[in-house]
Amino acid sequence: MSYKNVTKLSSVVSASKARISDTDRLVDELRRRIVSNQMPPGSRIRENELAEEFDVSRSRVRDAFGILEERGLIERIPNKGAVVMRLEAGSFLELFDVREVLEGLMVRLATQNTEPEHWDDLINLFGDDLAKAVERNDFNVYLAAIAQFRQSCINASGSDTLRGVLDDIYDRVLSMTRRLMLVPGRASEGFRQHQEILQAMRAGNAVHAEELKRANIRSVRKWFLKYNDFLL
Amino acid sequence: MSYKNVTKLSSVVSASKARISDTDRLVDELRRRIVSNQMPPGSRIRENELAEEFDVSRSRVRDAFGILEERGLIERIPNKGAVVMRLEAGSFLELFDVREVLEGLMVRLATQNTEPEHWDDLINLFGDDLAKAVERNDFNVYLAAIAQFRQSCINASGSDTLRGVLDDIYDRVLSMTRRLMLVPGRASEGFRQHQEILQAMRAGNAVHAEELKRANIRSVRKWFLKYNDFLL
DNA sequence: GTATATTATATTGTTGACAATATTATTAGC
DNA sequence: GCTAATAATATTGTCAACAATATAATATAC
Repeated sequence: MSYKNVTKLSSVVSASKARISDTDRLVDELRRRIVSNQMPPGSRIRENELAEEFDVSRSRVRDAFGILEERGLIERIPNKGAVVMRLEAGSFLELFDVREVLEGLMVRLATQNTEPEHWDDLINLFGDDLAKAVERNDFNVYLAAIAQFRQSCINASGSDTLRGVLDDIYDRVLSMTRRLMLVPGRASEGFRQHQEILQAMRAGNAVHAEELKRANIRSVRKWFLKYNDFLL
Repeated sequence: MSYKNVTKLSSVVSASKARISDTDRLVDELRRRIVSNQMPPGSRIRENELAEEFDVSRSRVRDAFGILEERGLIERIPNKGAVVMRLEAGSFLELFDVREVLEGLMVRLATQNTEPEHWDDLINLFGDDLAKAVERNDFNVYLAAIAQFRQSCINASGSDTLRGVLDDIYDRVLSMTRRLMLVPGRASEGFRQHQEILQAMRAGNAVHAEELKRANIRSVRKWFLKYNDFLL
């Protein structure tokens, strides 16, 4: 659970001192390697190697492992070691159900808690330039835009509790999103859906925006089911 | 995130050896003290004291603290120490929104994935005896029944992902439930609502059961708003 | 040559000692 | 007596050595 982030932020603000610990650095970097598939599922990760690479003591690595385990990114088997968590089709499908209700809620709260004009920036971001980027399969640009959308919505929702549970599943969602991006036609459909959602948010129609976001997740789920042989 | 539980379980099963580590014992006991208000929010908790009390090294206590921090039960301020996380009215309200969609999903999936007869035991549990217990304010019995309901639903949903996010917020939900139990009239209303939900589940009407469960949470929210001066 | 037992190596688990930091108590100055 | 500086104590943070366990390599029996 990532209340830690919130906590950290507030304590940093109050102390006016952005000290990042070795453990946090490790967690971030390992997280990055895992979700980018640089460390694919099942990879064995050794404490000593990482301690040497990052020039920290093994204790720091173990602390980082504890956090990654709690977040479900790695699996630790006592006295044997740590491996990157394996994701099966089943857990992907489960994830869609949870995402559907949570991201729907996110969009609804975000719409309710802001003035319509608040979304003009995002509507602009999801404009012609991004459409062209999607056309030429520039996935990184599109991924960044989606991340922006998500971040803005969570912030606007004003719910740290929701942020916490969404952060919890974020890494798994990201790895799935990256894969699905490759499926022909999925990216452009997702782009259009986000445009529609933003229109509903701009119109202040929270309930409709929620339903569109839920439909969006259900649509991703359908694509996943169709292509899961290639995706797993 | 409590995928750890799932992981532990499977590895235990495969190894046929239920070895509980010192760290796990510590986490469970501290969790219990926190949710039972034996360690109220804001309490300072010292590593040395606990290490001595449980006769373990300070490292084990620190590991436990790391897990509790990740779960949002305690807050650690660098070089200062750990305190039990404070809950304000705002975060309680946020929790209701998240609970509404997640527990609704839980009930829907549980209904979809089981035969109607599966719920006969629970319907029986939520019968006249429990009604009388609620009448005479026997809260522990009612709490146990609710926990049973929750557990059965999560199991029936078949989603470890859902289990994970629900476990994540469980401790905070429990502390709220315990407090609301004291509000006159709330317990008996909650009891009736659970009966209705179970009827819908018995009838195999997943969508209706979901809506009833969501209405149930909204109802709890209303009671909380009315009495929050006494509850916080 | 294969399978089993034994040894050697590598890896994780745990601890106590020490360092860094914060909190409390004491003193000095006015 | 009150405040500020200093010392003493308590608490958390970090590390490196050691123990326990698992894996790999070697030797032995048949």
